Amino acid sequence: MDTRHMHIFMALAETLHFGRAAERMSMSQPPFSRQIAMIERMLGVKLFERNSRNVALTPAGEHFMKDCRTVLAQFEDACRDVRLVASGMKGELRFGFMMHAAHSVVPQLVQLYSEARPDVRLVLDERTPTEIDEMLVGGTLDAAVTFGCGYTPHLQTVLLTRERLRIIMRADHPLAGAAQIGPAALRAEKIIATPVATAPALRSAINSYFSAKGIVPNVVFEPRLQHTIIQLVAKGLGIALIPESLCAGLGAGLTSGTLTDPPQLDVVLCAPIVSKNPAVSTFMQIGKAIQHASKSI
Amino acid sequence: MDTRHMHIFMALAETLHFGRAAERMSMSQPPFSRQIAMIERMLGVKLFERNSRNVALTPAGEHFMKDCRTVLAQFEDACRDVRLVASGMKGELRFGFMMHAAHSVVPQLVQLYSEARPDVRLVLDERTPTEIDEMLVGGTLDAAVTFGCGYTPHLQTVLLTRERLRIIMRADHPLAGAAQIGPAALRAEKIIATPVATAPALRSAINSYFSAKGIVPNVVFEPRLQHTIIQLVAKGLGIALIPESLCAGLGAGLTSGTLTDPPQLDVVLCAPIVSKNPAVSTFMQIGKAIQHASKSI
DNA sequence: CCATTTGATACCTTAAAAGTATTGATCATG
DNA sequence: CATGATCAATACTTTTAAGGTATCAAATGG
Repeated sequence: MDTRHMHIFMALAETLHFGRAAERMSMSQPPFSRQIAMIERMLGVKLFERNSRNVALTPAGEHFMKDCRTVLAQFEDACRDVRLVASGMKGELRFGFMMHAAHSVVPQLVQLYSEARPDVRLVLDERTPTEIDEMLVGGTLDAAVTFGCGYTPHLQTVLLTRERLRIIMRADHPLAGAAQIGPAALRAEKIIATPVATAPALRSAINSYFSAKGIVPNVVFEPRLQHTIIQLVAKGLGIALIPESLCAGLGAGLTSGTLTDPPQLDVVLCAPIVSKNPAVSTFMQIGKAIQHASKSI
Repeated sequence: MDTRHMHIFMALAETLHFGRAAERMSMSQPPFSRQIAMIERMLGVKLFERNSRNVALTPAGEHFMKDCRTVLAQFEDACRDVRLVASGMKGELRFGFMMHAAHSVVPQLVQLYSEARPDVRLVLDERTPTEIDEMLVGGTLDAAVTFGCGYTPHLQTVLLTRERLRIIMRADHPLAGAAQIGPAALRAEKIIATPVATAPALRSAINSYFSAKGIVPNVVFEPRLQHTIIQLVAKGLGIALIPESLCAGLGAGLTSGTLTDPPQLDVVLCAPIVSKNPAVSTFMQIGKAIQHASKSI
């Protein structure tokens, strides 16, 4: 028994006429008649009551007709869907990003991609930059937004935006309201910074900002998440350099300031150069479209 | 593309080894290899990455594997279900009955049948005896409980029970509390009776009861439903002869009495002698079991 | 009663599936 | 590094199943 037999059965079930059903199946009536007999033999069930002038479905035939419709439709869907998946039009894409990137380019990227590929399920996974690197290499992420960090031999990257760091402090801090703040002004401050292990590029940018003026920052706390850094600053436990995109939504009692010659970090979209996931190429193209849009402003 | 191809694909998807997959399909490896190539060509999709030593599913192949599992399972279910329907183990049975029969044999019949055939959906349809006769003949009911009514050429019947008629009246009626009531005592009473068109057997039994003593009953109302008859009696608009099974649940203010030599009616289960619905035969067998059980008491 | 239509059967032809032999690629072992 | 074993793909041949034609028997309408 096979779907071809179901098609044959359906042709007769819908026409109740051997000759017309055979025509519908592009075959002559005698082999069609034999096929019907064979289907009934294979199932061990009488599907049609018939004589030389009348054909009618049995109750079992009526029931089988409903099931066949469903099975044949699902069969066609399976064949169509595998083609859609192969072409990247359908499937799943595991997308990682730094938490704070959700405040900048990630929503736009997600929106544009979801509109372009409504049948691809985006699996959103907030991760630290270090985790992102590991998961991209390990094949547990298909693409990700992270800080650009130099040489990436088997990853393709698209520069989405560049992001400056700003200094944040409590609103009652002596430096609050200063027009520009340089490293020298921060010499004596307690600094709260993300650890190297969590975000090497970010921490490296902070370190470089100070060391360029021969200053060693007094880092007193190194929590993993930017969110935690902001909370500790709110408690008056120090000040911090954080990505600009996080500064738009600071709570009451907090303020941010402009750094002199602020460090800048590349925010890039990464994916393996060779990906097994057909959905990734369109995702990267949309990243490139965002890149081009930001360049032309 | 056919389910046979899906089976071939699944064999390789599950083993990731051409030789073992070919064995599983009871064929040699070269034609198996050709079949896989043909499936990929038919779909226009690469399902496996492979060389002479390794076989792996592509993402499209992974997706197709899930869909194939579903389609093949549904295909088998369809073939199994048509056999179950053909054998009466599954399907639908349209069952009609007189409203008041829900107070007597119908619940038992429904319970026993549902236990015996849990996958057959009983469609319960309350109908008057005349409607039942028409629908059984017209093929819109598969079986029914009604009054026995003599010669039924193309119906098979099973006697389920015999039911006496009782007289009902308001509790403040002069005849309330009488030990036995004969036709003569009812000569002057306003009688409320079911019409011939609705229940010929019932009305004939009522007419016969009076005419056996040469009395013409004074029928003042002829509503179709027993429920309505009971309500009119409650309003004091007359008295009525109704089936005994309806008397157990009379409302406050109503009472029933025993008739002298009360008329009795057969309550039968009917179905066409030749039914296209395979589920009917078991239903009739359960009717016979109820018949035998009531005879042995 | 006869002609026409229709489903089933008998016989034959064609197409597709499967088998065998072999080749080329890959990997493990010495 | 060479060799042998294993494995997927290809070439050629055989077998099997599907389909076509001719015909028959049954049913129906005129």
